[in-house]
Amino acid sequence: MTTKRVVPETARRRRRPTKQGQVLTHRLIVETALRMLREHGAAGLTARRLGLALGADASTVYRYFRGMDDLVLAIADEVFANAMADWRPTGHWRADLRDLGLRIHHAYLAHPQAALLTASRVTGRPNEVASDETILGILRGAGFADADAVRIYHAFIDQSLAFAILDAATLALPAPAREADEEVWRDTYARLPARTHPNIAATAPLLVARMNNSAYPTALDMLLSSASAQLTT
Amino acid sequence: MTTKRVVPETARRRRRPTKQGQVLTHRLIVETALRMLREHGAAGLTARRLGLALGADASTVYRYFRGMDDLVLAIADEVFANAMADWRPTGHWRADLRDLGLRIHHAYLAHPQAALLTASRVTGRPNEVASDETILGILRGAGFADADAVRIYHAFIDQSLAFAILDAATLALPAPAREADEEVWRDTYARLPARTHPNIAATAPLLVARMNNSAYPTALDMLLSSASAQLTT
DNA sequence: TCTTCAACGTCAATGGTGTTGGCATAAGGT
DNA sequence: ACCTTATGCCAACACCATTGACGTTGAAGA
Repeated sequence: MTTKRVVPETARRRRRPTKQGQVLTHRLIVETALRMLREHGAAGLTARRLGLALGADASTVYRYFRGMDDLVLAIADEVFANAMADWRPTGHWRADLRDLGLRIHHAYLAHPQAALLTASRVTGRPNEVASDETILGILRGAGFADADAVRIYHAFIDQSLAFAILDAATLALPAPAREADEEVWRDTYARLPARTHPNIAATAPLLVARMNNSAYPTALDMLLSSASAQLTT
Repeated sequence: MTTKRVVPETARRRRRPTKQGQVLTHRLIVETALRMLREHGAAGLTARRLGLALGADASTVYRYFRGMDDLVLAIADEVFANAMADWRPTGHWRADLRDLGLRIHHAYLAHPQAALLTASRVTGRPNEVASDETILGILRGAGFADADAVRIYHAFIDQSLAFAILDAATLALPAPAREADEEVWRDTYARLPARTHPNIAATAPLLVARMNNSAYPTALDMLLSSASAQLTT
């Protein structure tokens, strides 16, 4: 297992222009790749074509990313970071979680191909993805402790799905009305395990499978109680 | 556009054994492919490896299927057909739809990789798939007219998702309580457009997008009223 | 039983893919 | 001015899906 040398993303770099005069950066590559993804679809994004679009060689991409999988993850992170750029947590955890969920939801709604790519290409499984770094970084930057950040992250993925399904029309679900609900929510967060987080693009059946497999014993209750609050007011 | 010659699936075929003595059939190939998919994941299913597993050459697969995409669709159909093998409609459309939805749900729950493959590989988009033939065939066999079959199919895809989300714990959602609900359902079926059906493995955000884009004006209402019936009884 | 002929398994080749190691050169630091 | 490192480029490799030619084989017609 040789650790491969990759161009670091330092501030002071020895920038050398490509043959066509481009100066490559991580950002530029990711943005170009994202554009290709949007314009030509998932199958249109290949190392060779990306190099061509950058005015460089295909192998040059490998100076910046360890492989196409790394690049795809970077794309997902880019999408994510853009969605979070202007996020300012209010300190009210419930409102903050809801805001986060909606942002994720919108980000992947704008770039479904990125989500699909991540799911199928990188892991080969539909319910895993690997960009914890970016997300946890954001949460830490917002002042959350590490352990809390992980649990919060898991929680708001679920919230995002719940909102997406139950609150499609207005994307504005009112907060749970009763104090008892808040109790349930807190309890739920406390139980969430610290394992590889699910992809937000997971299929609905898989979400159900996870719920059924006892990892999230109260997730469904949470979902249904939210619906209840929505419907009875 | 040359029409490619492919081995037909006739009863009387000139069966010739492969080098290792295997006699190839469509079924055998699909079943082998499905097993490879389960055991080695989506990336492990290639034409070469499939040929090897069959004791034949990679190109032999192309005698039976027009390409890997065709094969993947055949796999999806196989999964689907298995799920539907013992389906006997009762004639009560509401109960039948619910049954169908659950069967689809379970089929793709058992083989998420097949769904993912179909979505990413064949169409490059997450919300399309192309195995209408099999599904419509089943519905026709159950006595539905063509136009009805298409609408019913679209409808029960949505139903399957709705059940999957709202009815995860018991997989047994009671029928809507009031007559008014039934009216809404009937109306919904009547409005469903006859276009390429959505993949059941569509991501939740994409489902929402479809709902928001006015193609399904009453789908959300349908969903929520079901939840309401569930919660108030 | 013999001939014929299409079915169909196999071989070889093509162009595309991700990926890597070596080489040359430009950019900094000293 | 030198020297080291970063980093773009070239050539090559293994694997992929796909195709066309080739030859064998089994079944049908006589």
